[in-house]
Amino acid sequence: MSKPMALDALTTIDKETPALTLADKALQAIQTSIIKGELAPGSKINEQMLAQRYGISRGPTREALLTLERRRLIVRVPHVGARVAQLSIDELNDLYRLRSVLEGMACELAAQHITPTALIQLRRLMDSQEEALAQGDTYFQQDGDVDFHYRIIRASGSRHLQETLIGNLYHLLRMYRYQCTSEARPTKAIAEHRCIVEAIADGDGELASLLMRRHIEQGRRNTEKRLKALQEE
Amino acid sequence: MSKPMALDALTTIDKETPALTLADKALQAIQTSIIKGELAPGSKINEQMLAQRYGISRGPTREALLTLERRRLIVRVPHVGARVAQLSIDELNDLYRLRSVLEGMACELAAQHITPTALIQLRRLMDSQEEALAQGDTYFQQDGDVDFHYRIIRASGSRHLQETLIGNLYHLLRMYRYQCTSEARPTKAIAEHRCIVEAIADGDGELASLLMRRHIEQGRRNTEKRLKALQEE
DNA sequence: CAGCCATAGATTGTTGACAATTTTATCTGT
DNA sequence: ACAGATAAAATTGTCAACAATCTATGGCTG
Repeated sequence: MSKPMALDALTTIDKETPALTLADKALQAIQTSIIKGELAPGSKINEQMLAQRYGISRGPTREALLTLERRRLIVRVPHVGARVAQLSIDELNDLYRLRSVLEGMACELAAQHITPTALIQLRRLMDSQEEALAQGDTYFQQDGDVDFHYRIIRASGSRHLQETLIGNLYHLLRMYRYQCTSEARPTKAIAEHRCIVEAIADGDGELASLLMRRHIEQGRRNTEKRLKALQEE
Repeated sequence: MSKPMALDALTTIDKETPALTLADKALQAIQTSIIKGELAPGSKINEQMLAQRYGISRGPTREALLTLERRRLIVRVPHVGARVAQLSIDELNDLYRLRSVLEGMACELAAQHITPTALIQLRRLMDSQEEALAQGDTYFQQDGDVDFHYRIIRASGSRHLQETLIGNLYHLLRMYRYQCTSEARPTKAIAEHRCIVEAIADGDGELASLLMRRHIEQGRRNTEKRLKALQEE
């Protein structure tokens, strides 16, 4: 999942694997382009151009756009067209406020429901991240963090919480994070992750939730600062 | 919005008003059929049949189904097809747990952000509902309740909270509520609504949130009981 | 008779063309 | 030169046919 990958693989469609539908592949490709900013925020999206770019027809392309609309990565207006979502400080704060509440909830549920296996895997992830950090490997930083949060959310055992966070909110979040990326504060962040995991392991949902909300607040400040700098140019 | 309406108007498409797209109208029609149970939970959905039923082609129909999938009213499997979502006690509880947290959050935000105008309208809604209740008019009960919750959520001023609750969660919720409808407990419910509104008016988000979460828990119990009865037949 | 394979039917996925609408460019009059 | 109306171009919405995939039926083999 978070393996190294030729960048082209993310923005190109291979027509070979027929397990997935063309619409799914187009979705992946377009979404990645948007999150990375290759399709600039606010820029217009042309269905035909996109379809041509990926060598498919407009049908699957439209389906992909529909999904991107639900993920708030684009804004569609009937009979007019679609634009890539704009980034704004207000929305960033709104997004993080909701995220904070939901991931806090995820922690409380995870503290009650997590399985021994999931806990072991979570700890193993911590170890490997600390190791990677010690070796100065900053490449997987971003993905590693996302991985951590995903696992906690899944450990909550709540299908709807999962769908809401991972299926809806996180796509837009990743866009903000990718485009307003700082070199982060990996040492601190990973230490905080470790604390949260241990609180969950202790079954102390209240503490885990508190720590998670603070951890996320740190991330918000970081991203907000970057976005402000970006917008003042 | 919550006006009386010929039932047919909900399940039929008029091709006249070209402001909306066919996909939108199909979405409305199919969604209503599902929520009402005219399309039974678990039953298979045939694209061609649906398209024919509404006199449109499969294109817009597919788009509608895509949206219904995101709203969790149907489950789609690539190359296989779509089925109407099944109702289960576990999911009901999961759904309400999330709803409870989110609407609690909405109350806290509303207590801080609500505008005088919105507050006036909210109180007016309470008045009209109490009046309708006094006259024994039980017809708008369900819609009235939904109206109340929508207004609080909108008063929160959080776009993402709004989208998550109204745009995603509430559709499925309405399905549960419609199909597991009890004669409700209108007197109590409306009294509870009134208390929540006053807490918000006082700027006491903490109290409003608490009251709301309890109010929702009552609703959950009610629906759960009905669903259990329904499933034991 | 049970279980597996092959074929036929039905359903979904995809395509390219057409219709409806919006956007852009052009023209006219003041 | 500018504002508004008109026509042309571009873009989205819709359709019907075709291709790919799944499901069901029937026959075959053990």
